[in-house]
Amino acid sequence: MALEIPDVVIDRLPVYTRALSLLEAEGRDVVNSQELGERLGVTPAQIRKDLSYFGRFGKQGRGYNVARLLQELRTILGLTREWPLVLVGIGQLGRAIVGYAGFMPQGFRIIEAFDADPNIIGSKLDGLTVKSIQSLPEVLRKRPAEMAIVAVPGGSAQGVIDLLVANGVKAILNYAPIAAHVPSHVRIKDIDPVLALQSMTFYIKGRDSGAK
Amino acid sequence: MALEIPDVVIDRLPVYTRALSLLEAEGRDVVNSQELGERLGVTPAQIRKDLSYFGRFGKQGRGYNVARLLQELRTILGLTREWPLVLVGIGQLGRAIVGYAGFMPQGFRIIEAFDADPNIIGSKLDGLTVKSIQSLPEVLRKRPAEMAIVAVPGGSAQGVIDLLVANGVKAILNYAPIAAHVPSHVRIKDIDPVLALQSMTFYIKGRDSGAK
DNA sequence: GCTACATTGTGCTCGCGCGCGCAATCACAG
DNA sequence: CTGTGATTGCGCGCGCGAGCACAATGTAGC
Repeated sequence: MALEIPDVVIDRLPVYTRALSLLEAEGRDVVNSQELGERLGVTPAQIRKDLSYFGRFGKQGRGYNVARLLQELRTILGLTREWPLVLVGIGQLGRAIVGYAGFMPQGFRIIEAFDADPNIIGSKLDGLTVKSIQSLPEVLRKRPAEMAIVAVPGGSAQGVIDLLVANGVKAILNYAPIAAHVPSHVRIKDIDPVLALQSMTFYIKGRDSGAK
Repeated sequence: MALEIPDVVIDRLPVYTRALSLLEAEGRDVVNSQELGERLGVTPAQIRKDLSYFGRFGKQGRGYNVARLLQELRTILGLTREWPLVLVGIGQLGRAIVGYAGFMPQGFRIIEAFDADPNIIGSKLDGLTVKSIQSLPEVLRKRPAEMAIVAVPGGSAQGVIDLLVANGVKAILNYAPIAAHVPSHVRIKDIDPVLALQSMTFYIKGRDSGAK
């Protein structure tokens, strides 16, 4: 039972959660792996296999109870509590992140915002006062957070990440365009729209660049 | 030669490109797979294998010429030209995307912005005039774009994506929190910070909920 | 309560991507 | 021009994740 669960499986669980929330909002009581798979573009077998890592949540002949499965997945992922976040980097991107309405409903609340620019420190946005990055250790000591969002320029990102890790942060959502190094007990996920665009061009570019 | 190249390989090439740009900016002439791998957190063998899909770019005993390899990768990915983009959805997120300074240096230029809200249509930002989503087919006919960014609410995202596909868009960067359906000739990449956060909580949550 | 049916849970196979290990190859020294 | 050392390019094996196929099991109808 204490089976090793592949990371890819964990990555899919939030996707299932999102789809189930939608189904619940539509008033659906049950759903089978077939329909869920069609909605998400994965095979039914994949969904059943993934869920079987954690238990038996379905009923043969009927499918899965939407509310029940949703609750189970939230428990597995640790989404039954609220997660405080700190945000570092209050440039244009950082401000958009603070204002993003999608975090709160899912239990992610930004409780502190930091920046290095004296012109930005002290300013208020959305009820938060931007604090100096210098004060981060002290602030985190008083009000710990295990998760952080990094939205600073590439050049200062590794330093910021080291600082966060040194102060107890265990999971980082990194918007900076670097491949950051973190200790193995720290989770990091990168979001870089440029990389996403640059890989798609490969598939849609015509055969103009002849050299082959 | 017309070997089947795995998608994961293509996804890594932009990462290599980014690292090589940095090395070039540092004034480095050559780099070996060992050092490149350490910087990026991948094995040297992986890098050499990935590159070998496309040719022989290194010199035994020395490594890779930074400028040469960078140029080769850009050619492979189709990054030697400029890519016009259209953006749909000019909410807070959309405005942040328009203002993001990271696209232009990489050759991605947002040439049109669309929204459905009459209060937003007609407003200007960063030299762009927001146009009605209704006018999208006509605008794209005059000024085609193969790539698009979708930053609309989840409820209207699939409709917007269908519209884009119907008007010639071949690659979509999707910020909406849905699993969109597209024809097989269309590439789509999703960016959803909430999903990223929700998968990381699994690893850092304490053993309060029994599952293991 | 019994039968027919639908759908799950899972053992198993297959394919693929990752990385090892080495021969091939290049730079450079003398 | 030959020898030495370093690094690439790549054949090969291994491990793992994806999906098939079927037995197990619950539902619904009568």
